[in-house]
Amino acid sequence: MKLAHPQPLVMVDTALFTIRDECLCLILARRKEPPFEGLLALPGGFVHVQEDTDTEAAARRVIRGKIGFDAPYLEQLFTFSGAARDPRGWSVSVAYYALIPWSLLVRSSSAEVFPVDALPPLPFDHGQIVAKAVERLRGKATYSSLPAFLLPAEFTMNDLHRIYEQAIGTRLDKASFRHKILGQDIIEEIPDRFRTGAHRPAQLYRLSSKALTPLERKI
Amino acid sequence: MKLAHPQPLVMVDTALFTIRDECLCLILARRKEPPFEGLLALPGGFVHVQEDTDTEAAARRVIRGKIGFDAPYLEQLFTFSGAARDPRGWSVSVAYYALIPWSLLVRSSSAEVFPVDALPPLPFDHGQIVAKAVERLRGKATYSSLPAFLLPAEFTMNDLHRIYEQAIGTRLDKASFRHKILGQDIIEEIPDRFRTGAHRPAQLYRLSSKALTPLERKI
DNA sequence: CAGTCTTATTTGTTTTTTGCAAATAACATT
DNA sequence: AATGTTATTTGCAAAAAACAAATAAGACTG
Repeated sequence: MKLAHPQPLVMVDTALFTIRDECLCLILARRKEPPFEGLLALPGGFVHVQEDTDTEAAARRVIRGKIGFDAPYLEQLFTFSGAARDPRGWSVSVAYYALIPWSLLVRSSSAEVFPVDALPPLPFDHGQIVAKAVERLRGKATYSSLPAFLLPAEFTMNDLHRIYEQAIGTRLDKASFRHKILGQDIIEEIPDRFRTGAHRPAQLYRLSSKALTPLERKI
Repeated sequence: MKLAHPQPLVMVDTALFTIRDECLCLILARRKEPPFEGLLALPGGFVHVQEDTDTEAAARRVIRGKIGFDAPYLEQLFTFSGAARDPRGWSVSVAYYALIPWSLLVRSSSAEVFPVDALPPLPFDHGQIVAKAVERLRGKATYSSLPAFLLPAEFTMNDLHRIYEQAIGTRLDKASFRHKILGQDIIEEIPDRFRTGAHRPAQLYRLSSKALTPLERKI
């Protein structure tokens, strides 16, 4: 088929979040080819139309290439485009963000992890992509169970509380938080499982099947 | 530059909302060329890399071509992609949605307007795009001033109340709604301007500069 | 092994928000 | 002036959230 218009380049870029040492972090990749060879950047690559069923599949391929497994949570973020963002030409980058528990990453060797508030300068428009991803994460944290995907499969109420405060960036009342979360069925007790220590044992919870229902709210 | 990979087609599609006769509607365009020539579909087209600075500019161009002016509210919705969605080949469609007061459209001749719950069957994956756009609109209505963009520049509290109920699809208490909205500074009284009729005159309001701040809420 | 420390979880109490119903306001029309 | 119609306010009951503090349950220490 003859095309009426020259087509842009199409790629995907991914913002891979994790929480390490109480701190929201991103996984960056060192670029192996020009442009910006040798610099740290968001993991990404061109869409392979032979291989990828859609751009989300391309993002999954990129993520597997980087960390060796699929991210527990993956969502399309935004599509960035224009002539200026990539020196190779007019391009479209479909950006995704993913949440990955740190516990899954410790064994993964090649990952270079940086706190989101201490990132090196990023090439292309990756700074913008990161800004938008952080904004989305914070936004969704206030009305969904999203931050729970940054935790390992089993966690205590306090883990969850901390990670919400982390993600949102404000203090949340313990009692209210507990009440709200438990009222929404997004997590469930794991029967007879507790985390022990030099203190009262803490009930362990896991995400329930309703985990991705947005939290109820009214206008 | 030599490309390692064949590139997908890149287009934009737009879901143009308006409210006519108390009913949420979409503007559709009759396709002038294959594929699906003659059918009603979302207004859209290929990105023109010479002409468009980015995909949003392409969307604006498409919208201007359809209604003759820029939409008061335009937002990127989602990017749809894959080999199957368009018979011409592996394609990427960056979808946008826009809100347009009906009062601006009455003079615009060519627009064909259909209630969202009585649309004709749509080609490509436009059904999916519409579903996602409606979902986004309803979602944002519950925590932002978005629905106000479906109203003309001056409106009464009751207009706003009705359009929120319309957009969200549920009943909202008058007094609470009024209180909530006024507490958030998203609209402001127009001094000494009232809509009169066979009843007590109604204060006219307009969107304030803070209009797009999301409504406050807690977790 | 009693006392102490630490974190988990629950309980009150106060304050704020919401839901609901009804009263009151202000104008046009008859 | 009486009536109809929509706008706006008020009052109160119910629910939710914020705040502060008590109680629980283990580990650790001397």
